[in-house]
Amino acid sequence: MPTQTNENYLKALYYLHQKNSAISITDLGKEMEVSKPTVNDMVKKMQAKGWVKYEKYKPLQLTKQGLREATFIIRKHRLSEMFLSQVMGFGWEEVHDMAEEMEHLKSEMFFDRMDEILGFPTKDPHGSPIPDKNGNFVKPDYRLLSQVEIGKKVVLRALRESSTEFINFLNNKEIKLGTTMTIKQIEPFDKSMTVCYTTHTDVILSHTVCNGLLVEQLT
Amino acid sequence: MPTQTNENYLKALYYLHQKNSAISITDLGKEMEVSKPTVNDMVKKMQAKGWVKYEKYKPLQLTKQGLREATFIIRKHRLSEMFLSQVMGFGWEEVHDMAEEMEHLKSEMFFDRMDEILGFPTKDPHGSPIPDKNGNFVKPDYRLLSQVEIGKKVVLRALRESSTEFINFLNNKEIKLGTTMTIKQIEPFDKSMTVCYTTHTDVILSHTVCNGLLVEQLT
DNA sequence: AAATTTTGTTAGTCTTATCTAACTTTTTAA
DNA sequence: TTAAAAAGTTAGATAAGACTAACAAAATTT
Ligand SMILES: [Mn+2]
Ligand SMILES: [Mn+2]
Ligand SMILES: [Mn+2]
Ligand SMILES: [Mn+2]
Repeated sequence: MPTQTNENYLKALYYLHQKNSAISITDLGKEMEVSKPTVNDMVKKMQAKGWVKYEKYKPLQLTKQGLREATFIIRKHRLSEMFLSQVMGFGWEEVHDMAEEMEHLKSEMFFDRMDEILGFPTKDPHGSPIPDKNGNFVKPDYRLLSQVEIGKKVVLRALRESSTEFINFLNNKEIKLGTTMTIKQIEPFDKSMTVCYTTHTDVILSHTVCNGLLVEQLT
Repeated sequence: MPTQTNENYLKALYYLHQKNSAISITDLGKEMEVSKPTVNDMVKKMQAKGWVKYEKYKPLQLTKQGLREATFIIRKHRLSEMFLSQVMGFGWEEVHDMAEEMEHLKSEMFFDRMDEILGFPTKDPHGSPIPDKNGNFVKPDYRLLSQVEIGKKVVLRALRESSTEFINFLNNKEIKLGTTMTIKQIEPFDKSMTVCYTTHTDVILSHTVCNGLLVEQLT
């Protein structure tokens, strides 16, 4: 049984693992907001528990077991977000922080009941896939809006970040999942994009914002 | 801010405080299932935080502040139980253990939304009062079934214990909140009671069971 | 190929929450 | 009113999770 802290490290490892194949102590320390010696200590303990592979000076790796544990925490997180938004009526900008706490609840029954009530959803309110009871899920490969060329048409499918601040920004701009956008222009200097969608014409989105939007390309 | 452990001590103090006016280190140790030195240490820390009054060799007391904190944890526990049973469809025998975890979630919004969805309930699934957002609630004074005399008629209003085991026993006997019972006989030897209710005649309930049932006396 | 910078490790400390063993104070019973 | 039992306290230890300071190894630059 991972402790609550262990669970947060596992989740962090999982996310780092998605990007960089090789995870450094420094990376994990930044993600967890702890010092390098703290990470160093922790990975030794987590190796002892079979979740991490650690060799002095070598990059960290999640073991199969560790990946499995991480997947179940992510399931609990995303089911919670979905329940909070669909059943309890919270906005997609409010649910992440609450789910961050709820994901550590131990009761399997609780999450399975949520799953059932929601009709076994496969996506959370931010478009991320929800692993099923066996830990399986499909990871659709959307691309970042920031990587799409001028003139293309895309649909927003998921967010890469679900902080309240980021989503409030999207709410203000009336951007939601499913919104179809056309890229009108890309400013070479700062990589900001001018896009059109629904009733909005020529909205400028910074590179930072475009980097947080996962889209499906239509043309 | 109390830690999760602090919260459990506060709750334990609250329950002991309801019975015995004077709470001993030993009592609290038993309730929390920790050793006396552990309690001794902890009460010093909790005094420093203003929740407990502690003087060497004297009985423990919850301060006004400590009582307030305890009340809010109990609010979260009971709202959770109510939500689990009314919205998520769990049985009254299943909810206590899940609520034991949920009561430590920090998000006020989450519990306030539950409260709203439930229509601001004043009783939990076991008949215990739910403190409102300001910590106020009325504690009706029911009596223990074990203290009622022969021939009297009573209605079950609340449970003094909400373990799955105890409630499964009640479920088997088809005893629920609102059940009206008549006391036919009391065995002097072991204080067991013979009671009649609904379609059941001459059901024998042990003193232990009668001690867990809070009733309103009708005659 | 050095020199420098970045990354990782060790050693030592802290806090919270727990324990056991030993001792002291208070309470209860003879 | 003393002896025994119960309750409470102190001292010392441990484990988890964190820190800083100091040092070592690896990677990058000159
Ligand atoms: Mn989230
Ligand atoms: Mn999400
Ligand atoms: Mn309960
Ligand atoms: Mn209850």
